[in-house]
Amino acid sequence: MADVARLAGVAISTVSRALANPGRVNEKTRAKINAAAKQLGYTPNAMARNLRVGKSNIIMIILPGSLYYGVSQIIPQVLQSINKSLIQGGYNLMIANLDRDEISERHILDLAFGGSVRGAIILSSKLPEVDGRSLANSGLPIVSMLLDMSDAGLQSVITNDREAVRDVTAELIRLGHRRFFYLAGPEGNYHDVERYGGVLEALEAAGLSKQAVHRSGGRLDYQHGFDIGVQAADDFAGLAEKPTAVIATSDDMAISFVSRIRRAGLSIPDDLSVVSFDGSPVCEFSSPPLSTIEQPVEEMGRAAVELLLDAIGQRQNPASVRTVVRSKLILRESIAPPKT
Amino acid sequence: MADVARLAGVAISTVSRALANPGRVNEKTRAKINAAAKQLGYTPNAMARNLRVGKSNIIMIILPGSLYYGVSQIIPQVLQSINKSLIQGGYNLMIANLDRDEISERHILDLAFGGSVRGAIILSSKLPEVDGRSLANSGLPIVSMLLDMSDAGLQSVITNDREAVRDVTAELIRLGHRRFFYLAGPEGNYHDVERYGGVLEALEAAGLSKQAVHRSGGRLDYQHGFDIGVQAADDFAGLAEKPTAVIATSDDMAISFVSRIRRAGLSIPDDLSVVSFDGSPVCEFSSPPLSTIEQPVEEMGRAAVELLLDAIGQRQNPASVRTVVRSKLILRESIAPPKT
DNA sequence: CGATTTTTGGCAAACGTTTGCTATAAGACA
DNA sequence: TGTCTTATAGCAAACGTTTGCCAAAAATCG
Repeated sequence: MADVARLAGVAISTVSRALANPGRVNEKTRAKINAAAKQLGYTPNAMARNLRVGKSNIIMIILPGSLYYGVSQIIPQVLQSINKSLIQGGYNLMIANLDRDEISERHILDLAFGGSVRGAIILSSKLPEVDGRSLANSGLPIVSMLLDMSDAGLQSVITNDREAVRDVTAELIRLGHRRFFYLAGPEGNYHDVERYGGVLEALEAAGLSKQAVHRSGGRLDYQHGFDIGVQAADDFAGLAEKPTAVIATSDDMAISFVSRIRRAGLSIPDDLSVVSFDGSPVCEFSSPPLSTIEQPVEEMGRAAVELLLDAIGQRQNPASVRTVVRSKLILRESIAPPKT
Repeated sequence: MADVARLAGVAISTVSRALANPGRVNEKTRAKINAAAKQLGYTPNAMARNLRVGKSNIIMIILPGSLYYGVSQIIPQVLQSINKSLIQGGYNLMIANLDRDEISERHILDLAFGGSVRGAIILSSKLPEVDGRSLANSGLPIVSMLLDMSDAGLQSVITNDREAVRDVTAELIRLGHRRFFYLAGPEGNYHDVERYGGVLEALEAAGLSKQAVHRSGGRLDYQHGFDIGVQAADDFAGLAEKPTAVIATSDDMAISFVSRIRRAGLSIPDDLSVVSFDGSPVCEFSSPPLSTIEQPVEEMGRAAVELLLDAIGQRQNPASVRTVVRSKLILRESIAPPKT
């Protein structure tokens, strides 16, 4: 920086002000300084800067290991959307894995408490906590995405899972379906609770009993999405009274389920209607093309970043701590009225 | 840190040595210091540390925007594998997007030259370069993954694309196939060149003419994998002499191609054998289950990190600058001898 | 117990910025 | 020409560590 100052014939403090602050320096000298910097190939040292101003420009995204595969269809989109928004705001994106081990938790906490990051977007229901340090009281702005953690006081950007599933179930009922097969995610998982709840609400609204839905799966996490579908197909085969409609809680499990069911000789949608969740592009090319509830991932990513940057900017937005982005039902050939 | 020192009853320099260096301090006092740190909830400031020692502990991964979707099946695995290896080595992973605009290039260069990152793993054939600054001469250790950039002097971790495609083509020839349909990636793309080359080599080895393969696609990048398959299906429909075997260069395009082809009334593998590339799990559940060449993503990620850390550690490894990880052909029902 | 080795204390400089302060210089204006 | 405004210079402290140095203390050993 001193070299740049010398070359531009200005003081070092002026260089600093020219490069960092917007208004403090005359446009002409700023141009001179930029030219000198370019000529010398000078790039300000980000770490020194961050140290001095006491804040980092890195945002970390906390992904539970199990998310990688299970929702593998949407993770790349999430990352791309978030990163794009962040860069526009001058921030960088760091990846933090949250597995079930203490090491990864400690690692995340080190990042948070070590001043490395400025904020976090979390896609896990579990906040890292070990040795008395907890992400919750790290002082970092945090926003949760996909999962509703407003109970824990976190801003949350979510979809209307429950409502969407309720609506699609209602639609199936309208088509004449009376017996359902629900492909569950991990027991207790937020999404699973919401989605199953949506099914039950629709049943109740139609005056149907809870017995109308058979719940399958729930022993594996989303990481094993395909396995869930395979096991569920076995489960289905063993049922005396066959359901006529299937509600799956991820595309992965729907795809493997359908594959196995068709191999067993059943036809979709003639024998069985299927609707799934996530909206991955591959659904369009399944056979038959799968109806699915599309998660508006990009929009959620943008919203999450916006909330986070607001929180960082201290522009307190005491408004709703829960941002709901509407998901979108995509109807394809996998749904039809039941054979009578 | 001063507080910790006071509480532990030691000097501040001792605390520093205890927390950072491995051997320099007695095990007993180290324990005392750790206890004090925990009690106070103290975490060393990473930025100050990095500034002082003049090196960051952040590795950036450079993903071209187009990779996100096209190879969406494998990106999450790449990230997970790399991140896992990095964390074990005490490093963090930062995401850098490389799009076709100058902004993203500048951003990456700022990271590289601003001392923010310690090394880079790049999955793009294009090295960011603007205003005379180039990633190539940033002094950063870089390793390329998926793409062979050893010509540009970069360590490269790649698969044996060409060989794998050659082998599978030879297998198709052995089964009796004589006319092929090749689903291309972007024209000039490294992978496409390699894979197409593999096809041609196999043809030549069998004494077949280049005319035996019809090349389709190549106008879109991998980002539009599904679209490629759709267009190729139209292309296929217009052919007078139908090929009997299809070689696709990504799972996405294979899946959409198969979907459209079957809709047109053709049966796989009776009318048409199909083999694709990537090895995404969904292939097993396509109808019919797709043969595919599996990219050993995790292994490549590990290898890339290992090379990078070696380079950082200055342990010059002047050995082969190209690391080839063998891909794996997974045979499923989508392949059969042609109907005669 | 003396000699030797190991460990720690204390000090201070350094990493590359930002930023508040005062003082000076340069323009603008009347 | 004098006054007011704006822009810059120059200085120095600060951010929170690490690390080399030397001396002091403690532990180990014969």
